[in-house]
Amino acid sequence: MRKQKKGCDVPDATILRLPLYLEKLKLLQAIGVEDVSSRQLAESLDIKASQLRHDFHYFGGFSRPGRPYQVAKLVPALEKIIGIAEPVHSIIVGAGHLGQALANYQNLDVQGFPIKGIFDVNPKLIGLDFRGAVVQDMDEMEAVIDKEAVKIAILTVPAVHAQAVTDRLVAAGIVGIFNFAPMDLKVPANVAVRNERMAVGIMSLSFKVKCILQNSEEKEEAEDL
Amino acid sequence: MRKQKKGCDVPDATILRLPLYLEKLKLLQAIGVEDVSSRQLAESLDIKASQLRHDFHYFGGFSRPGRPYQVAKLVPALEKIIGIAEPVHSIIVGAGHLGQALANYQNLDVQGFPIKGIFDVNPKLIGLDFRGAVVQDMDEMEAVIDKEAVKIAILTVPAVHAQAVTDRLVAAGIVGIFNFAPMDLKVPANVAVRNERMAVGIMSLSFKVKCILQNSEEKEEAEDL
DNA sequence: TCAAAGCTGTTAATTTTTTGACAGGTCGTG
DNA sequence: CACGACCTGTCAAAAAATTAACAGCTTTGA
Ligand SMILES: NC(=O)c1ccc[n+]([C@@H]2O[C@H](COP(=O)([O-])OP(=O)(O)OC[C@H]3O[C@@H](n4cnc5c(N)ncnc54)[C@H](O)[C@@H]3O)[C@@H](O)[C@H]2O)c1
Ligand SMILES: NC(=O)c1ccc[n+]([C@@H]2O[C@H](COP(=O)([O-])OP(=O)(O)OC[C@H]3O[C@@H](n4cnc5c(N)ncnc54)[C@H](O)[C@@H]3O)[C@@H](O)[C@H]2O)c1
Repeated sequence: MRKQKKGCDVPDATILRLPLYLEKLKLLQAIGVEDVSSRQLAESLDIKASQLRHDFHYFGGFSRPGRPYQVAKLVPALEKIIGIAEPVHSIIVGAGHLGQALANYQNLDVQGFPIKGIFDVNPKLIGLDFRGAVVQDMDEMEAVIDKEAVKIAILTVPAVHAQAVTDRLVAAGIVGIFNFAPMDLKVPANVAVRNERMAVGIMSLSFKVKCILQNSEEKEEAEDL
Repeated sequence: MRKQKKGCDVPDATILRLPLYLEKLKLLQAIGVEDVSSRQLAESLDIKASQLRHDFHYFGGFSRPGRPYQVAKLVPALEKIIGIAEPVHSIIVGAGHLGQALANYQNLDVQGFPIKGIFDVNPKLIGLDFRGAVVQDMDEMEAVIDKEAVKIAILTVPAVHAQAVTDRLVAAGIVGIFNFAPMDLKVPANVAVRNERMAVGIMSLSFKVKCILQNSEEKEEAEDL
């Protein structure tokens, strides 16, 4: 037996590019483009064509030899690879500011992650309706996960409660956690976690801003000579 | 003259780890820890100590020879490197669901990014107060950027308007854009952009979820023999 | 006072990722 | 039909990132 199922032993860097390919391809599809070459697609994403082909090479033949990719074939192929050929049932845990914003974000649905429930401990929030999904008490969570075969939980509770909620999610059979709380979650090996750390994003931006400002100061000094 | 100011020619991968180091160090500081070795710090972040030292090596001596790092020295050093030694004045453009969530997110302030203004075109939103910052009309934006020396804009407008708003921000002297709209912004070379793409995050999670599910199916089959 | 145990900064080795190169296939056109 | 312009899949080369190794310092305890 292989250690990893086919198509799962892929570098992270490649996995992070797949959604970008898919997004761009859907855009092309929407405006009626039928064929696209690796060079065209790569250039529109500001990467090298050889990298795109290399990425696709992990998953095998997308095109007839000598011919460009067919958008209509590539889109479902990528969706299958990413795991969104079928909708991936999801829930939001924590109906605070961020949880509500996400509940209103219809792109999640469109992109294959329908929200099957929103949960919170705050009684004042229970019953609120966000685009069809009603906030429910945490007591209902396990039942909904089970009944709706929920695979992914979007975690938007305060950091102090994140681990406790995670333990419940894992026990209930959740397979993936999209974690917005600024802390590391402990989970067993058969559960995937993706941390979305805003602090990392804005601080890496800040680093670049600092460098830009330093450089422009330097340039001004040079001009003052 | 050097092509890049000291401490700016650093790999992206390293830059993305700096905020994690800082966060962990602040935590240690809060509980009174004075010294920390590269191994302790690295292990708590699930990376190799040699990588941490290698990262720090881009910026030069943080410790007296033979002695562990001093938390009280390292925290301000990292803040300076990241560019948040002084507060980095910021604004939010787009006071919709996500913009409001961010306006309420006090961590931004705490971490060195005070919100000096929130802007929107929707008259119904103007005047709303979020933790002291009031939503203003877009007409006021340039004046506030100028008056408050705003460096970073957090962009939470619909994708179709993102480029137009960006052009205004750039013209007004913004140096960094934290972009939540799912599209690529065109900016001159002396403006930094950081895209926060939720789709990339949740889809890369989905990929891993798919692999976990496939593996567990496979295992079940093996057990059924 | 000396050895052992820790520690960092630095460089070298290793691994991973990106990029380049090209064999072979397709297509449209003259 | 032959040619040039494209195309992909594949593998090799180059570049970049991670990891290991170690010199040289500090402290502790016998
Ligand atoms: N607001 C943002 O823009 C933002 C951005 C990045 C990260 N975050 C992180 O996301 C999380 C939520 O942020 P927020 O601004 O929405 O906070 P919030 O306080 O507005 O919302 C948190 C919600 O979680 C609920 N909650 C608390 N304990 C719970 C539990 N045990 N089970 C279920 N629900 C529980 C609360 O009732 C509340 O409604 C925090 O960890 C925060 O650090 C927020
Ligand atoms: N809601 C989410 O959870 C979420 C998550 C990730 C990314 N995003 C992205 O963030 C952006 C905002 O999402 P949202 O859910 O807050 O949408 P929203 O519609 O709730 O808010 C958008 C706001 O932008 C304002 N606006 C429109 N045009 C403007 C302009 N030219 N100048 C200034 N303001 C303008 C609107 O009045 C509105 O208040 C979108 O691009 C969305 O794709 C949202």
